[in-house]
Amino acid sequence: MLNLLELEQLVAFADLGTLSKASEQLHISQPTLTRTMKNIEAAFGVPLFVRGKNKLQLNETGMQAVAGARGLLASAQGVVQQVRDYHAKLHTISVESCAPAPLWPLLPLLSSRFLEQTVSSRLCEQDAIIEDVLSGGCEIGILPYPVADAELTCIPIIRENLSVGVPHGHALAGRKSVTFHDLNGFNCLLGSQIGFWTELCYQKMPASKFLVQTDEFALKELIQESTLLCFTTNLADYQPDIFRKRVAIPVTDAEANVTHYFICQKNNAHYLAAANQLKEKQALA
Amino acid sequence: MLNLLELEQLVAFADLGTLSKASEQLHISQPTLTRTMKNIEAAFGVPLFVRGKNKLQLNETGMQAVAGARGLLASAQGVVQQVRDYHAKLHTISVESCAPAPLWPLLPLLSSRFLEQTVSSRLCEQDAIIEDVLSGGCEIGILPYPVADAELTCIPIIRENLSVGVPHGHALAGRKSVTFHDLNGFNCLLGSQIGFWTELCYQKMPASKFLVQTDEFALKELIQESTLLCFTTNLADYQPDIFRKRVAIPVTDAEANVTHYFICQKNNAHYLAAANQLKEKQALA
DNA sequence: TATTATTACGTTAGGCGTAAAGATT
DNA sequence: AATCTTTACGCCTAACGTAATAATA
Repeated sequence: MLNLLELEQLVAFADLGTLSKASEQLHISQPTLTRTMKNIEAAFGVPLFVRGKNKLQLNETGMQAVAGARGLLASAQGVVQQVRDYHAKLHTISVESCAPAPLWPLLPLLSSRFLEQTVSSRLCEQDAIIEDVLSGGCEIGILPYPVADAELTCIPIIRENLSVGVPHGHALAGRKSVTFHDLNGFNCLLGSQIGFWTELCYQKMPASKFLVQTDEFALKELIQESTLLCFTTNLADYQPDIFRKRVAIPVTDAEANVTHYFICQKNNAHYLAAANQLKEKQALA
Repeated sequence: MLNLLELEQLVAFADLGTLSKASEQLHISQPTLTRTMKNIEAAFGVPLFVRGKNKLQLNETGMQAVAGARGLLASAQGVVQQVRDYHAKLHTISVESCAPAPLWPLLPLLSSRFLEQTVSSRLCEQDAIIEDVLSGGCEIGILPYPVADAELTCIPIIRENLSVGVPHGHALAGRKSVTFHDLNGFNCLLGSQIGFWTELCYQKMPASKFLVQTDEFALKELIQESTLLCFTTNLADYQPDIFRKRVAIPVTDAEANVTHYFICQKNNAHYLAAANQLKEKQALA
């Protein structure tokens, strides 16, 4: 019977041209390779080499065998990867969210409730989230609006209210509340990982420029050093160092005050416990 | 690394449900299987089983692994078969002929000229022959007419003249020659392996019935015992036992006297030597 | 002379089976 | 009691490397 380890040696020989080169690449002795090649020939049952006195070469059939061996080795590797991925998928709860804030309280709850599972999360477009939850691409989705679908369970879990961070000397600094209309035209700092808020800002403040900062540390620096507007939410931990020089003013537009909804497939209802726990803590109906 | 022999054991376990049943099917001991399963788990790097005290079961990941293993084993077998087929193809000269007679002198010539090759032959439809020679499905074709194709070499090799075998008492027994028109209406015996002659008979003698005999021995019996017409050609070895009670009368129609042509791909021209040898022996221009 | 494949040979690691233990039905 | 998995243990094969051979460029 064919042996993948031996086929690997055959491929190495085919790649390097001589047994000796293959032997040093594979860290085995030349006689071992001589034997292996005979074994492989025996396994295939047909001659694969033309043997000179001190030259070993693949014949035409041998090249076919090498091609087959390459495919087989690739398949084997693929199967291993596939099984590992399957195992990983079985043991991870994948969460896709429209925004980062709901994840902050949710992920710890999931981790503590499903100790044997790994929790992974990423930000996604809203349509993609629904699609992935339905297709099984992820287990849990977080959306800023409810979804009605026969396949899905959907419950509200948390409210998020947007505020704008205004430097003390700023024209808007004295306001008790603002609207996007008020903010439109002022330039803003944005984090790159803020989900659907990005698009909302571009939409609601078409006259503003946005400086999108990928690095979190650099963003904090800019917030402290610049006078550009920045945003925060009720769900963010209070950060005295950042807001020493700023005041947070609520944004009153409906779009800036959302209820996040938890969705999962109905047959994954066991995840709901964590969602309900969060919902009750937030006292949401 | 994965090991096909071990994977086979995994599949056997999956099929039979217990290690002990698998062990007796595979003619190995149970402890060996226990070890093998651990090896496989180690190779995949993820747990594949749920282990009860005296129960071993595949978990969900394990079933994936089994599916992968089945595929891999099938692929491996496929690769071996493919390589063997390739080797066989390299070492066989495949001849497709429109009729059996030209093969009788040709095949021995090919065999003696290409000692390391096996010669295989079969009867085919004329269109299929050209197609197969062009596509490489066979190396050599024999046709009752010449073919002009840029890819093909084509030379005449042998003439075949049809005669009809008539019982001595038969109405046609005294004739020096006959035409299909004369024969039409008389019922005939035919061998099943006579290539294009079959169709020609049906076409030229629409009023006749044909008794097609597969078994060669039975055909000879019928020729001796019945008074049905039968056919022979100049290329057949003289068979005194068969024609003791019959007389062979030439069929003069053009279609009954053909020149067979040898075709092969131009880059397979080495086969031509055998064809030329035959052609010269037959003194064909 | 340097490189390469192959053969011969001795050693050893590891693979297999037997036997036994532990557990379940 | 019968069946099954797992562990322990000892034998023995067969796989590997070293060394030697032969042949080539």
